[in-house]
Amino acid sequence: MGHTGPMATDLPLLTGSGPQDTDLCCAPIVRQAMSADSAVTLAAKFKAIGDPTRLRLLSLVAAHDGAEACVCDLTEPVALSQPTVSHHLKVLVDAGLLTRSKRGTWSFYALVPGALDDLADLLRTPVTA
Amino acid sequence: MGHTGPMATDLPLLTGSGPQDTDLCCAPIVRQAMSADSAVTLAAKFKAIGDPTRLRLLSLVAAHDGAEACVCDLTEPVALSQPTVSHHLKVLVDAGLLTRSKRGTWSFYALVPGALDDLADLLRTPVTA
DNA sequence: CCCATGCATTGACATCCGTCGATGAAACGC
DNA sequence: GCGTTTCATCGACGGATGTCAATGCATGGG
Repeated sequence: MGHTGPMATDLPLLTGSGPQDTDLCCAPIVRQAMSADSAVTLAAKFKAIGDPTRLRLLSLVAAHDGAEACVCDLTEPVALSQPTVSHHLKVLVDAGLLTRSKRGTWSFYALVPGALDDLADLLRTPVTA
Repeated sequence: MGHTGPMATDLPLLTGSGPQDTDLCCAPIVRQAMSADSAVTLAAKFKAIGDPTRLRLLSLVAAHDGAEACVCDLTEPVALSQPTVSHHLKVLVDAGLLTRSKRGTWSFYALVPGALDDLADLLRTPVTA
């Protein structure tokens, strides 16, 4: 390994795709180098909330009455067209952050319980670090 | 307000840019509808970690010896070119998640203390919700 | 029955983003 | 001084992304 770095530590850096069971429940990012697979999975969720509109939609849905809202309640606050809002909501649903329940003519979106908290746990630095 | 939605709740949804002091310290997303400004600021940080490579770099830096790493330590694990790694590291620095300290020929990157925890706090659902 | 409402989907377009090779600058060893 | 190493920056390219107007599909009311 022609690597003349300052400190050749030779840690097991998991460059490949190790079997490592890093699901979405208990693998703090800063604790150990994460595998490429779990990085893709996790990044997809962060990318979903990495857009101002989607972050706002998430907040609007959570703060709405009954912790749910239909598309018609959201287009005006974010000042975007209905197709655009529907698109963003679909991204959030696909990311596992929102649920969609159709009642009558309306589609109601609500937070997936614990989804954001799971992400928060992964970001948090372990106290023993 | 020609809005015949199912439940006209008329919450103060903050569509404009209210003065609201939603800094990066104490404003849970799901507690109250966030302003457009804070959404942009916050989304920028989440977008920074919304990429598999950057998420991995963050983890690699944190898990490295001394909680810091130079570019030469990171190119091999992520299997990307040096310019690409430098680019991603710059994005993370600009997002306020990494620090760069140049010592000799090497640039050492380290986690900004508490930066990830601050993001985690914003994602967490208040217990009283 | 027909029309109005709410919403998802499609297609299109401009922009952004991740990636690389090439280049240049700073620092170190000889 | 000169070559080597480390790294940032630049320019370019293909693919992804956010946005909209137009369309289609349900659902519900008259």
